[in-house]
Amino acid sequence: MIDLAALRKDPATFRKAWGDRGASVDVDALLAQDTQVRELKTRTESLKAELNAASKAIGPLAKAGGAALDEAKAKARALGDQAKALDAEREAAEKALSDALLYLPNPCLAEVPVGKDAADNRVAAVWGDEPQFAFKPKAHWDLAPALGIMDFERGAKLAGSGFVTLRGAGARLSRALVSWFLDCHLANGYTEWAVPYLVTPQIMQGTGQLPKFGDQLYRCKDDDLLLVPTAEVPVTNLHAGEILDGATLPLKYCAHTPCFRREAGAAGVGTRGMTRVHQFDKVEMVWFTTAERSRADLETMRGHAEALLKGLGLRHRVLQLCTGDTGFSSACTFDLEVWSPGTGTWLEVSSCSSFTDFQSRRAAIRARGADGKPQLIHTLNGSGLALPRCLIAVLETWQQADGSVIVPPVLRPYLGGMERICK
RNA sequence: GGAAGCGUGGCAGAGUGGUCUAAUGCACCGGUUUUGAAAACCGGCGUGCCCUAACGGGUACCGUGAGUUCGAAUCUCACCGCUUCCGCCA
Repeated sequence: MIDLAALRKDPATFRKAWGDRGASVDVDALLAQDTQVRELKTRTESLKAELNAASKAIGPLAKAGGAALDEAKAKARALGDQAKALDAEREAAEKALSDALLYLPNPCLAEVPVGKDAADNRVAAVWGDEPQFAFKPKAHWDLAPALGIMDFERGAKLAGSGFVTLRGAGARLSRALVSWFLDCHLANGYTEWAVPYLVTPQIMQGTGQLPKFGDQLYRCKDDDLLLVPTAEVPVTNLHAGEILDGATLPLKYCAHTPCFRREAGAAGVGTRGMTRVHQFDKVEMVWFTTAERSRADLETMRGHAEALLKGLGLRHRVLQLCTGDTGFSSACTFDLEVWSPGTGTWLEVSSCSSFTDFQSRRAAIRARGADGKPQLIHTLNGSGLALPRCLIAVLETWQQADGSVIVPPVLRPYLGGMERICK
């Protein structure tokens, strides 16, 4: 959520920022709504002040009774009715305004390149040369089933298309990646959390998934709970409604969770094999930091994600997303894309973003600074990393002519020393 | 799933219809005293929003929501959470 007071003060900046994002926002209507709400608030509150004074005056009269008491009560009742009516009006206006605010995206940082869509994203860095093979490298959807470590048909049998099963060394390799990722984060000072995979609608609103993107979420209707699309949701909301001790910032958390996404409308686009599925595992990094250091912290966090790809020996690149491609809640995003030799494409395995105070305002996450006053903090998060596409890249990059796959050295301790996955 | 009890400020804990902007204690901050510290004493000490150039004023919040009343932490109802017991169960 944006800062309404800031919008009031400098509407031009917001107008431009939303325009750059391709969002059409009627700023004048918002400002008019805001003025109306504040006016109603002032009137309602002064009426309530009158009512409170009138009620207070009844106390001493109550014992005596008589006409004076009845008269005072009647007067207070009339005031009360008036206040109630006005308050209802105020509440409706306030709700309309706050509902509108929930649909407005976070303005991007000034440094974010202006652009329309993914085609305008800027390649910030490329790591590693394109791996060379003495044979034609296979795509994972051929390679992995042949090794008996991935089974698409059985996944579809259980839950429909978009669900995959891993078998034997495939399942174990996936678990190894998760463990190694988490251990790397712990070494970097992160605190690991295990969190619920189902959350309430209010929690989804805190990080920005609701109300606008509900069609992408799986919902348990009987219980009014939703399956998390990313650990960002439960982990960021761990501190919802809290006032943290500023001296403890930045807090660096990580968590491994499955992620559930309906991918409504994405059918057919890059969905072959395991590249886009409804359920996948991911390790997520989440930071709670200050406005002063959030931008620098984003670099640090992105470095942590990149180090994982380097450790696995996977060619990858870093994209700075343009305004038009930056996610709703984010002010600045870097995507990490890993090279898939089997398909000759880049696959997104991480998205590292600064949400500035957009999420903390929605979720009411504050910290007490040196001056003792509570202030909204900044939240960051980044994948570190998403499993399926890492698995794809590992298999395709480390595949051998005979169809076997060399296990990257860093993962071997997690696989009982296994050096090669064979049929 | 059933029953009972309980949800008050950072913590502990009073308050059961009117001066509650919530007693008291602890913690915390400032000051006095002290060579320094402790102790003692004095003062301060929640959050959001609205009005104001500012000083300041107002309003809301005692798990959440609704209700009764001129007036609710206090009464009523629903919901949520915690604790204990029972049932079921990885």
